[in-house]
Amino acid sequence: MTAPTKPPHHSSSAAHDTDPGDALHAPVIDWFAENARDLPWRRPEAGPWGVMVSEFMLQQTPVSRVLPVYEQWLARWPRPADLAAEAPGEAVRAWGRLGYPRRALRLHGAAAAITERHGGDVPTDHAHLLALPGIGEYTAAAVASFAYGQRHPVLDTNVRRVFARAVTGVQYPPNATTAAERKLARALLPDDEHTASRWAAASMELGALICTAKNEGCHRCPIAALCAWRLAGKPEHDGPPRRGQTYAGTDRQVRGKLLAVLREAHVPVPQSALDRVWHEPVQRARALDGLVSDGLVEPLPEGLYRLPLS
DNA sequence: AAATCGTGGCG
DNA sequence: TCGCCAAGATT
Repeated sequence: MTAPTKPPHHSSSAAHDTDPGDALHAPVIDWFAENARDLPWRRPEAGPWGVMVSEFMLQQTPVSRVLPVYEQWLARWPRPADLAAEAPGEAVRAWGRLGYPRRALRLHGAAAAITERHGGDVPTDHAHLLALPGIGEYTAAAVASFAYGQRHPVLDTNVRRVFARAVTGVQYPPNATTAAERKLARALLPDDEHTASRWAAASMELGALICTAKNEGCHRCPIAALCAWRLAGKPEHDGPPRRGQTYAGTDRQVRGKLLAVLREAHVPVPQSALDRVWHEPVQRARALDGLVSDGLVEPLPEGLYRLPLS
């Protein structure tokens, strides 16, 4: 913590009695002021609901693919109550090919909960946000910070990578978020609420645009001069291999093909139409069962299927 | 707590 | 071609 007698003009004399984030905040926030992307959910007219919708869509999905769907979604359902009034299957259909369609179902469920429990307004309270379906620690903090200007550590994959490099001095953060990372994020959070929310957005943007996984942006980085990883000579990641994702041949791929058929269909689809998407009957049946138990598909009598009406 | 859950772009 | 990657949540 800051020594009470620290002379204000001798900050370089004793780094240990200075807030560890002080040297990072200003350059990153200033960089953000100049380089932030003009994204629709950052515009004032987006409102808390726009921010929330964007956060759901951006979970594991690139900005470029979210943009068109976001625009359609907000035009069709400008308020939570508008979405809540629709069948959940319509949310799944409008989700299109963003991936992880359970997010569409959860966003619909969150809209319903907001309509019922919060008078149709996206809650401002972090705990209330966290209680909504599809909202975890990251999204609750992001909505509270971006939509309402509150002070929360916003620890997404971009911020974790920035911290891993700039502060910890390693190439990549751990596979799963650790207590040490949360502690660091709290320690680096500016005291002032407004500064904290700017810091959250700015550190995320830095990870998204400059300090990327592939890492080709150090020459444009506002904190390159004090980046622990760069100063250490940018050592390659060692230790266990980073968790990869498999997809080809998995149930996920089959689920995707099944749901694609149902999204396109506006009348119930017979089993035979679904059978055509995958040759192997056991895996095909398992995938369809999974979709049904997830609530993404509604089975009807006589072997018909459709997106859920309720 | 490790596994699961989509999709497409890029080198 | 194929592995890596992209604003996580849930169980």
